[in-house]
Amino acid sequence: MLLSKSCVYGMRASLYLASTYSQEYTSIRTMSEKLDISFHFLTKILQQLTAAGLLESHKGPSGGVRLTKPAGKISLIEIVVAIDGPELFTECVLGLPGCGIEKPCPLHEKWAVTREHIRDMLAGSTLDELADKGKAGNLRITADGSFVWE
Amino acid sequence: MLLSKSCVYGMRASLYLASTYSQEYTSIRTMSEKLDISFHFLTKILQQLTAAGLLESHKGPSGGVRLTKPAGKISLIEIVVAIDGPELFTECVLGLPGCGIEKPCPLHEKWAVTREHIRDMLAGSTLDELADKGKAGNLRITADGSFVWE
DNA sequence: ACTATTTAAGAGTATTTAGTCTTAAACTAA
DNA sequence: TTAGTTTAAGACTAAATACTCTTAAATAGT
Repeated sequence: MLLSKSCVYGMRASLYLASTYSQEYTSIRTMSEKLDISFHFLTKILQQLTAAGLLESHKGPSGGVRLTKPAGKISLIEIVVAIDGPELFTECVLGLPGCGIEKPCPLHEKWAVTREHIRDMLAGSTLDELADKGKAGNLRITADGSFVWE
Repeated sequence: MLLSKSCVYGMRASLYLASTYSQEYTSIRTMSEKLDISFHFLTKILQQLTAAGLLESHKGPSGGVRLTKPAGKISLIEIVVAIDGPELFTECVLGLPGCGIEKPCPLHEKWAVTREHIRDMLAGSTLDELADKGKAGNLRITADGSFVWE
C-alpha cells in the first residue's frame, strides 16, 4: 500500500473541508458520518493535521476544524508528509539505511526518478482542484459512493 | 512504505541468485547469512516465489533454490506481484473499492498515470541488469553494505 | 538402511497499524 | 454558574505484518 489508512482518511476529510468553502468550523462528528469514518479515529488523524498546522480546531458548541489556508494553497503532499512522514520520498525502495549517492543500491537511480514522479503528482494536486473536480463529476470519496458534495 | 519487507527481502535474494549465474541450487542458509536476513523468514518468502514459479527448490544435501528462467527474463514486477500481490497496480490510491472509470475518485486519473510509471519502472528492471550494475559498482544490497558480489 | 542436510509447513510470538472507549478540558449559550 | 457540546489525550483492543521455533518430509552420500 502506498499510503496508510490514516493518511487516506486525512485526505478524504481535507477534501471534504475544501468542498465546503466555509470559513466556519466543521464538526468532526459530521465529517465522520458523511465520510463513513470512525469518529474517534478521524479525530486522532485530524489532530495530526492540526499539529502540522494544516488545520485549526476549536472546542465547544459550533466548534470543529477548518483549513488554515485557502484550499488552493494546500496540496496532497502536505497531508501525506504530515501523517505518513517524509519517508516515502527519502528512503531507499529496498529499505537500506543511508542509501544514497555514495553507496547506492542497484535500484537507487530508477527509484529516485519514480519517487519524484510520485512527489510531483501529489505536490501538483491541490485540495480545491480535487474538490472542484469531485463536485463537478459527483466523484466518489466514500466506499459506497454515498457521499454527496454540497 | 511502497513495498512490504517480505517483498524487499525477496528482491534482494533474487538479485543474489541472479548474480551467481549458477545453474546449481543455492542454499537458503547461505543466502540468509550473506544478505543478513533471518533464515526462517527468508525460507517462507522464497516459498512464495517458488509457489509463483519464479524459483524452483530442491531438498536435501546440495539442495536449495534457483531461478527458473534466465535472470534477463525476470523483472522486479514479477517478484512484487508474487509477494505483495497486484493491489498496488489495481487499487484506488484512496482505497475505495471498485474505483474505476464508471465512478472514480478525484485522484483516479492522476494516480492511474503514476501507477503505470511505477509499473513500468519495475517491469523494465530485470534481475540481470540490476545484478550486473550491482557487481560493476559494488553497490549495496544489505543494510551495512557488507555484501560482496561474486 | 542410516545419517546428515536441506526445504516445507504449521504453530507460536512480537511489533506495528488500525480502531475503540473513556475521561478531561475548552467553549457556548442560557 | 450550569448544562450541553465539542476537541484533546490517553488507555485499551483488534488485526495485520514481521519474525521465530519446532517438526516433518525429501534427498544425497555412506
